[in-house]
Amino acid sequence: MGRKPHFTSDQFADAALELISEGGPKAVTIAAIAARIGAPVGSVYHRFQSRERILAEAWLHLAESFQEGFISLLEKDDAMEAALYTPRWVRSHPKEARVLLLHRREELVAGPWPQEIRRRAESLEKEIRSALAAFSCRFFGSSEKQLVRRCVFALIDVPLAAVRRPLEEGRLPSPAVQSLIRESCESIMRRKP
Amino acid sequence: MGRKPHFTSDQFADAALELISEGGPKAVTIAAIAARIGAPVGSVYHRFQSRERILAEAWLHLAESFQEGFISLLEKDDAMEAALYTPRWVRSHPKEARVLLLHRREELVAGPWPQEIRRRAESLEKEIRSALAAFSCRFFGSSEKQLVRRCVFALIDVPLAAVRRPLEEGRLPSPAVQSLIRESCESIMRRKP
DNA sequence: GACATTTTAGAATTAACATTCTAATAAAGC
DNA sequence: GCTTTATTAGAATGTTAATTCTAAAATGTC
Repeated sequence: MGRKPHFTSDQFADAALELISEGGPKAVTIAAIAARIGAPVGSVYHRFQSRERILAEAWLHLAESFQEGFISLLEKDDAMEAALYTPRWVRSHPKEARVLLLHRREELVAGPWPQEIRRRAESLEKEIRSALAAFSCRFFGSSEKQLVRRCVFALIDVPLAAVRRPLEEGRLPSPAVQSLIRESCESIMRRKP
Repeated sequence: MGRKPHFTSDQFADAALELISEGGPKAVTIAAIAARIGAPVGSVYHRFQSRERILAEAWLHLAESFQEGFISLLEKDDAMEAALYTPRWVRSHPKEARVLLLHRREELVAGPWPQEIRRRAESLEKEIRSALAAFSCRFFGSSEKQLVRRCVFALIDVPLAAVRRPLEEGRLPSPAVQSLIRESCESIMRRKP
């Protein structure tokens, strides 16, 4: 019952993703999203409550998918594999990587988050926190704050830093980048005080 | 000749800086700048050609001052001191650090840069590039691309990554952060292939 | 075929801001 | 005091983009 859809939610979401990836948050106007798939602006609002909502859902979707893979490596207790997850993910998801890793969450989703979105974001946050604490416990024998910080630095912050420059310049992280990550990770995770 | 100024360029520039630091680029509206020091919007335009211009000059000013210190350490041939420059600068310039290190240049200054600003930016770029090449030459005995990249990673990217998380959360980088930078730098710069 | 419902279409409305404009003020030189 | 000029003041204008609204089209049901 009802007219047959020409445009799906996913089409709009994908368009939004591409627009961010290509031109940053500023490029994501409702008109631009609609134009990209030849839809009228009204149809965007038929699928999404607001621009905020589109961006929030897009961001969350990416964050969830990125984090899932990372945590499953953490659970295998292989620090090096976890550290190398980021450059690999970037190589396999270049478009998505530019969205997730090149922009701060606040620039994408400014205002107060919609109820349900916030819930999912907090759950994500909790999940990564506990996964890291558990990893630290197994790896270092303790989940003391400083040790967890060390894990965050070696397995998340440094890989991110290594990958950011190529992403900015529209390139993919080279093998040399992986090697730098490897060396850093090794030295940072070696210390077991 | 002429009325005595109530508001100086610097006051507006400082106001803009604080607004970015506190609320990101979106918070920097002409009205907000004016309001912060109790000036009328007209006076902002009496001092600056445009919003772009204010932001571009603020950014450039910070970049120049940050880079100057960094390069002078590079010239002393002390890799470790250069790597530790970033957390120290952040501690001594917290407000400025949030502006310079937390936001991408493109988010602050979007459009085409004013002539003279672009010139200064390009000169900055050239300066850091050549300083790094020279350093690599002295340190590694070569300014081969891969080696310069290694310097950039150890002395810039990693320190930046280490400092970003505290900055995001409104804290200053702790001594623990410095220690992580030290360890990474040591291992990355050790290799002399 | 009339009806209810979903969806397309795109025009109209609104809000936030950058920018421009006009007028009023104050200081310095004559 | 008069003129010139820098500056303050803030109202008026214009633009961009989100959001809302109204109408039309298409599809399944009775």
